[in-house]
Amino acid sequence: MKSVGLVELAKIAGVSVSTASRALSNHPRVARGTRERIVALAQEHGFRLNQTASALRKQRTGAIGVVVPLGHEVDQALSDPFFMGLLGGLADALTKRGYDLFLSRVVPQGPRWLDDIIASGRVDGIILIGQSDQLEAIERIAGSYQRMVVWGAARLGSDQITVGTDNVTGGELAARHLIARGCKKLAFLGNPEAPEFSDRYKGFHAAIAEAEGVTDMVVPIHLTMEDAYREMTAYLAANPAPDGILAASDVIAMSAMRALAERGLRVPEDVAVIGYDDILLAGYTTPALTTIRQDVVYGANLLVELLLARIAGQNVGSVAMLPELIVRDSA
Amino acid sequence: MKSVGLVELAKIAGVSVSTASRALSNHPRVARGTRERIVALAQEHGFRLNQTASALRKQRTGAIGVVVPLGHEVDQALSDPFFMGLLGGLADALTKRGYDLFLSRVVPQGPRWLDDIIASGRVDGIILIGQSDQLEAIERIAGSYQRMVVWGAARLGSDQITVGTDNVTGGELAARHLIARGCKKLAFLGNPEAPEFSDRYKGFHAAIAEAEGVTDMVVPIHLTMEDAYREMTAYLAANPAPDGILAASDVIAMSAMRALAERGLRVPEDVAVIGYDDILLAGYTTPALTTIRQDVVYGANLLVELLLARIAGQNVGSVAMLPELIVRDSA
DNA sequence: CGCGATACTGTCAGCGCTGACAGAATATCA
DNA sequence: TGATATTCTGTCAGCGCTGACAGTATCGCG
Repeated sequence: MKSVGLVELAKIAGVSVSTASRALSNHPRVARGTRERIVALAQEHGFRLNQTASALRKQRTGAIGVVVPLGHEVDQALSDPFFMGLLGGLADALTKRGYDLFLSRVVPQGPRWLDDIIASGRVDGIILIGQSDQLEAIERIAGSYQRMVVWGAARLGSDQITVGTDNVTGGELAARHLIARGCKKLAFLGNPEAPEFSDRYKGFHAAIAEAEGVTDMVVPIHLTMEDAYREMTAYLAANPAPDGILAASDVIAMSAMRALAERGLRVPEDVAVIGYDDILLAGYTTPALTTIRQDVVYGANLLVELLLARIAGQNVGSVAMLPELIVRDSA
Repeated sequence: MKSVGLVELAKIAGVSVSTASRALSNHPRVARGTRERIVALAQEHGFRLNQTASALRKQRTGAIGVVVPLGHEVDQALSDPFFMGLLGGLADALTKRGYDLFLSRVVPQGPRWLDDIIASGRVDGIILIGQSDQLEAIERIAGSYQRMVVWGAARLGSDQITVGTDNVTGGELAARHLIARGCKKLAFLGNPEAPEFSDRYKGFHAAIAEAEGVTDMVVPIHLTMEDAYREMTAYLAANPAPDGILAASDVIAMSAMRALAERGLRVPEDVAVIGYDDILLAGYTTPALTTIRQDVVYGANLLVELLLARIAGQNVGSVAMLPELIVRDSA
């Protein structure tokens, strides 16, 4: 596996190292015949450029860091299907544009966790997935570091460039749908301290406030399957059940449906349930989950596009995609 | 964000660059006072080592490549919950040991896709997730490249170091359980060309062959939710339904259950269904999925441990973990 | 006081590659 | 034919860091 280096390749071809380098990087000032000969030799001898050396020299690594901060949901991590969908999209979008993907899950400790990643010189830019509880830390960096984009909630006056859905509208959509079904006693399941969830609840609550005789409440619930199931079960044991639910994520919705079923409550007859995300599995639950869709593939492409634009020095703005209500059987 | 370099740090501290370097890497031959002073200054000025330069010099990158070859299941990709679980475990295990994670999904084109990753000099070692249809390509590399481990099926006489469950036993477990329930007409859902699936079917079939009056067949089905659902629906429309199913993955099992439900077949009364993997969602389907468990977290740790041992030059062997039948409601 | 041992610190080459610059070879034209 | 433009190729410095080696200061001890 001793791969042939540029020096040896040049020696084989009988040219100087830099001619070889130029030939391989399609520099225009190299004779066509020479280039073709060198490229052929490179192929033949299994030559491969040492990316590390190239990166050092060019001050450009060709890799993008995808960073997942795990603030209040340490366990949620990568197992969350929504993250996974996004990650898959990012992997594709980056590969398509010739970038490598550096994956980092970080439990933020101290205020400098982001600086560390940036200054390591390993990546040309950063895509943050989710803001977790690190809004200020992120904001501080965003002020001075251009090469970063964030999936999450947009904030007025923020320096962060974010891509995400319009969470307020998403919450509204869900509320209107539940109200239209005749639900009177609604609940929002999720931790409203996370920026995105807080927006979802805001829209949810606002729409409900306008309706007659409809009440709503918040049940703080964690994001993992197990936690959500346990917490929902406990909640149902101690409180009367609502008749309509917006869960902050599809995973929560699925766990809630299980807890409801075990308590003998029928979905959607007794309790209508709406999820959020439209993960792949959403259509495969029983009953199939009605949910607010976020287009992760499109979002991933957008994140990459905006990041590369920023790296190229262009000015770009945040994007809020429109969420869409996908009506299935659960509400 | 102009991070302080080693040169400037040394200047600030009034020492030579290499003393600074030594101080920061805990080299023993540096006076304690000096070290502490330099470390404090580094902290204060937000110094961060340039990993690229360090990697070039040390010929060691501190990064491990996690490579997902997408041979016959181009779309399966990262959205598959099983992969995701494994990836999460790998991210944790690598981080814990101070390595970064380089994620690569590759559609193998030509025989050299693996060489490219290795020779780029970007990673110190490779963890391959799944063998896809690339057994020979992998084997060719494995012969000469030590720093690689593979999640997948073990093969006798192979140079690959693999971690995986004993798929033959897994298939057997499922078959015995279905036979014990009284199923007579069994089906294996999945593409038996993938090495792991082929082993699962082998065990499944072997156990059935020993039983009286029980038949089995293979229904080739793809790995994604949508494909599996579509193919299963088509199959049921054209053929009589089996009364017991082993799906090659939980995702296939879930899609199959949906297809069965839509045809009016009850699970497990009419058709007993067993999945494979025990993904997080398996307990949350309706009915809850009976499945063969693979412990991905343990597997991820094992992969990392073996890889690091190989990098350190030790000789290690492949590991087959014992699968476990998790009985829930679907069979 | 002188000598070697001990304990640090500095000097220097170079990891493999790139690109500005200069130099060589060839073509173009009066 | 010589002068100039054009096209290609080589030379060289250096990206930021590390570690072998050499050098200096301090100490112990006869």
